[in-house]
Amino acid sequence: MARRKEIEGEAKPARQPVTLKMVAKHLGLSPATVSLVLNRSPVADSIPQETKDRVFAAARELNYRPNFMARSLRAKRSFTVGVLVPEISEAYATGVMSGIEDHLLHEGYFYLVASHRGKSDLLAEYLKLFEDRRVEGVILVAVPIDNAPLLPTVAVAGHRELDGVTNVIIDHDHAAQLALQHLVDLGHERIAFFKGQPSSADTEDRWQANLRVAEKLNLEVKDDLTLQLSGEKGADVFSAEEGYQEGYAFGQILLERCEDFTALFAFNDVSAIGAMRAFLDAGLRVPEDVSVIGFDDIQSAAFQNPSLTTVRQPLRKMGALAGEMLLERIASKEPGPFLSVEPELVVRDSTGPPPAQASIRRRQAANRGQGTSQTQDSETST
Amino acid sequence: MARRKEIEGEAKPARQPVTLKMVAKHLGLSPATVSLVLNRSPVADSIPQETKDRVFAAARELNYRPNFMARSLRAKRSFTVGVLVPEISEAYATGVMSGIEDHLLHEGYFYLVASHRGKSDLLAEYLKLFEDRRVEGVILVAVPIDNAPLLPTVAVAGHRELDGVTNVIIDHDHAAQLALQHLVDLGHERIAFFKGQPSSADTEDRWQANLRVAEKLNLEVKDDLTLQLSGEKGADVFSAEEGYQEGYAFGQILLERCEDFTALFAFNDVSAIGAMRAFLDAGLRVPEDVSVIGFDDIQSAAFQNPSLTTVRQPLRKMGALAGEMLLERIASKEPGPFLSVEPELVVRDSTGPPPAQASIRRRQAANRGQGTSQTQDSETST
DNA sequence: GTCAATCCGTAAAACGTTTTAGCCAAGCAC
DNA sequence: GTGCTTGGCTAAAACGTTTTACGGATTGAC
Repeated sequence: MARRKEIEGEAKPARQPVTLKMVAKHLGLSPATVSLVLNRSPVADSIPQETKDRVFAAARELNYRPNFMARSLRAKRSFTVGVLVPEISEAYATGVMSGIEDHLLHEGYFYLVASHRGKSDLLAEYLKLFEDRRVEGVILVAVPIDNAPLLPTVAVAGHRELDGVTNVIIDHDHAAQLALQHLVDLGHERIAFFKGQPSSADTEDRWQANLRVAEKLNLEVKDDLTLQLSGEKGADVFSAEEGYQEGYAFGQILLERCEDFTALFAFNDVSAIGAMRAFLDAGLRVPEDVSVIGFDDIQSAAFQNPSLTTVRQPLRKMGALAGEMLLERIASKEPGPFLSVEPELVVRDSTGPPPAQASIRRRQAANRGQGTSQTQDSETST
Repeated sequence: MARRKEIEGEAKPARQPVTLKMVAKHLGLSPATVSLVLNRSPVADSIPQETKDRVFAAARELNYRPNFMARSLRAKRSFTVGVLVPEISEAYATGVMSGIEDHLLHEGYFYLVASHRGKSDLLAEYLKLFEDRRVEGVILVAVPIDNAPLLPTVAVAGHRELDGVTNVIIDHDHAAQLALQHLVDLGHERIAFFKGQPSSADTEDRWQANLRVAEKLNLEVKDDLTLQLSGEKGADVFSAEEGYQEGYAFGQILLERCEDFTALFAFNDVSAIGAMRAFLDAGLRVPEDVSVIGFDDIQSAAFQNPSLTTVRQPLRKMGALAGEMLLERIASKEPGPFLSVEPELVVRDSTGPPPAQASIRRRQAANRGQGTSQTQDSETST
């Protein structure tokens, strides 16, 4: 029986991690010395190089790996941060996380993730759990929050200004400039807009930027050509499909209004794609009859036919920056309350010069091969 | 000066977490007792309810939260698992992670994530870092690995069978059955296939399943109608755009070969979308002239025109299952080496009955409005 | 009055580090 | 020979838990 047990005991490699104490005993030194040497503490300066070499050699030879928990307990550092997102399977969040990872892992940190899925009680609970786990800071990605947590915090696309939290945001003015200048350069003058959902963090900033830039470019922003996405059904749950549907519906509405716009600047790619489809279905050509420009550069933007011109958000860079700012905060250098990042215009096939003919109806009819001009142009200017 | 310092010291709320010892002192009890009561240890059975109540009350009142690191150190449990993925911004990985999160957080676990980005040295390093952090297990999502780690491991879409790792995979036979039966029900008989990249974990299994089911349904799988994706350029980096391009090119190749296939079953959605675009560009209608069916159900599948019929992988469920299996392994119940999960057919607008006319060329010509039939049908059976 | 059992707890070790304070020996000045 | 410095290291506390083994009252049996 005893023998059998021994054999079993030997069967498994007896995963017994080697501790600092074991290394010390093996060397005939004290744990203190080994620790000081291994950590390159200035206190170890007086220790002769030869001894140090022995320590390093032994550590390597025995494959010593410090116990993370013991170290954390003693040093009160977890080298861990918490990342809170609305839903981890959403592309926006993961694009940012990709950047967060870039910076943090490189600096010896790991991160915990949690998705609050739109429930504010979950949000609060996860923040508490993060604290319990002694994370050194948190990054909020598109998470609305009322008051800053006690921990060092960085928000990406957060909508409120909070004391002690750094916000990483996209340069909305630049984005608007890129998109509208592109359209103006092509010759467009009458441009329709989709404004974002009220629930979205970026909506208001981006819209104000659009207005500022439009004014600068002498573009008129007409109420009739401005539609605000609702995102009613999902409220907090980001449903791409829903955005697409609403874009489609809004595309149809724009056509019904009989305004002779020649381009659309949508709030995001999904609504742009939806609207583009509505235009195509209505017999218009993109970009010959109407140009469409989106925002975000989601993966499917490139798969569209025509492929979608859009303003790309450098999500990964935003994440990397968020990581960097958070580590600064943890080191208690206080970075500023804002940090903005530059968007990039991705010109594809959904934008082109405006059509020669003025009226949408006429273009539509022309493409149908029906010469019938309904001449309803009188309704245009409301 | 001293005064100023005091004031500053008081300015911050002096975040001093309350410890077990403090609770004990406050109660006039020993830390041991408090610990036993709070952890509902059977040893505390003999302690009168009244005392227990006092303990609970005090813990709540002082807002006692156990120090995670101390607890971990002592109990040698981290309640943390590691998740390794190729790239966190890829939809496949995050779909699965969403499910992992569902299960793990619910059980009091958190997870660390790392993306190896196709570098095998990073992969090995991250696994080591996970071990250093004392994760209790790891989940590999679409990560190729040669030999099982020492830790409890579950692989999602891993391609090798390894001792001691549970594999969560999709039921490829069922998937093939769903897709091919759908096409057969519609009346298709000549079906083209895209086979996956050699580097992909699922390629071989899925292909064998296709062959099995095709035979069962009396479908001929013709070499001329079978193309294998290469994914050459990116090798390990999953680039969706590249898959799309290759799908487009393969679509054109299929047309050039002059086989009169009536449907295409692609390996994944991106290649399906690319091929579909090639067909449309070549003057064919989808699904009237040729039906296309994808695999995965990526977000943009629904945004296509026509929207894409596809076999959906229940990524979230796969993740949840992986989490569940991992916890079982950690509790050293050994679950089986395989666990399969059912796919779902999502019928959209890219599939329909086959056309009456046999020849692709004829259909193409007909749609162009040119009656010219080139009659090159003689090359069909090779 | 003694012995055992029961009740209600506590002491103390242990987990594996890090770090402060200090010890001992050797060298040097005087 | 005394005192001071320096070099090379170590003892021990501390981090905040968990858990095993035990200890002092009280009770009951006899």
